[in-house]
Amino acid sequence: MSLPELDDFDRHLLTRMQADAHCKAETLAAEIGLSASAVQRRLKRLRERGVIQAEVAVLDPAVMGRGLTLIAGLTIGRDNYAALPRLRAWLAAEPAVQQAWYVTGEADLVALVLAPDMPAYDALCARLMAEVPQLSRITTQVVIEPLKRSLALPIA
Amino acid sequence: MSLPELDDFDRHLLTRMQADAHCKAETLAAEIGLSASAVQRRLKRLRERGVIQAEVAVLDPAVMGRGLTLIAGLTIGRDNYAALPRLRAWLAAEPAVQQAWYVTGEADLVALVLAPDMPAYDALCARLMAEVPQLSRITTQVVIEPLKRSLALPIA
DNA sequence: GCTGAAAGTGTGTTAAC
DNA sequence: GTTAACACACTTTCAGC
Repeated sequence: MSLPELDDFDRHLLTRMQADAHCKAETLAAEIGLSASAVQRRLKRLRERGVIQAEVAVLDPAVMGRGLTLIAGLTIGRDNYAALPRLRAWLAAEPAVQQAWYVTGEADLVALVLAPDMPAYDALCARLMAEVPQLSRITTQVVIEPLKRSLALPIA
Repeated sequence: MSLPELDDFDRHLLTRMQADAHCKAETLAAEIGLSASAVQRRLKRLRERGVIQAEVAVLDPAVMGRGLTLIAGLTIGRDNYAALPRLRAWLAAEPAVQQAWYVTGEADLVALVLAPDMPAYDALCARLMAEVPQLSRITTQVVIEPLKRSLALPIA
């Protein structure tokens, strides 16, 4: 994949689109000093090039009954490292796992889990431990309060 | 805030909108078996009620020069707990911090950081330690590979 | 209440410049 | 990149369920 060059207009557009992808091209155009047509053409190009990977709706977790957030560190025993693909697949398939990272550090994998409440999280862990027995440890950090929730990237 | 009741149509819409908020109402209508008008009306209501909090563009981190992801556990000494608001404000204001959670567990706060490379992350940590001296420890997990990246919630 | 269809409005798209 | 003509999507209205 070639790295597309972005000018200041693109950067302004991307900054704005990361905050609100629903707004009209005319609004964006007025803000960055461009015509609406130019804005749409640029947006189309950014989408086609894959700079804009998707536009998604962000929902209120409380309304959806997922008021509890947990950060789980997953550790596989040294002897069971072959089970890693299996664990990754499990995380990928589980809807309650919103995000997951394969890391180096204290744990092997870190997962961001959204649950209705603690019993539900307990049940999830039990299921995980049962279905991936090679998993040796789950260390959980309970989120008291989410401070920042976004997928936005800093724009240089 | 009253919890809005959602029917099956709403749930289908939300599921679809979490994956792609750019698609046309007519497309959604055909998929869930409703007229385009009804879909638009429902979407408007879901936005007004705050069920849909935002629609945002998701960018490619590689293209934006943020290929490195890190998970930082931040610990404040027992004596310096009054510095917590200051630390929270710092994280909120720092663009490289994409997500942050106030947690109970090994650390006091967990931050998801996006950096161009390790030197940049080092510089960020140095700046943080300098500007919030009450911070006693930063434990970093380096992300080898992101497995899942989304803000989508499971729809019951 | 909510839906579906048609009319009306505004936006996204395309072509010429 | 801008402007203008065009096509299409969204909005509103209204009748009906």
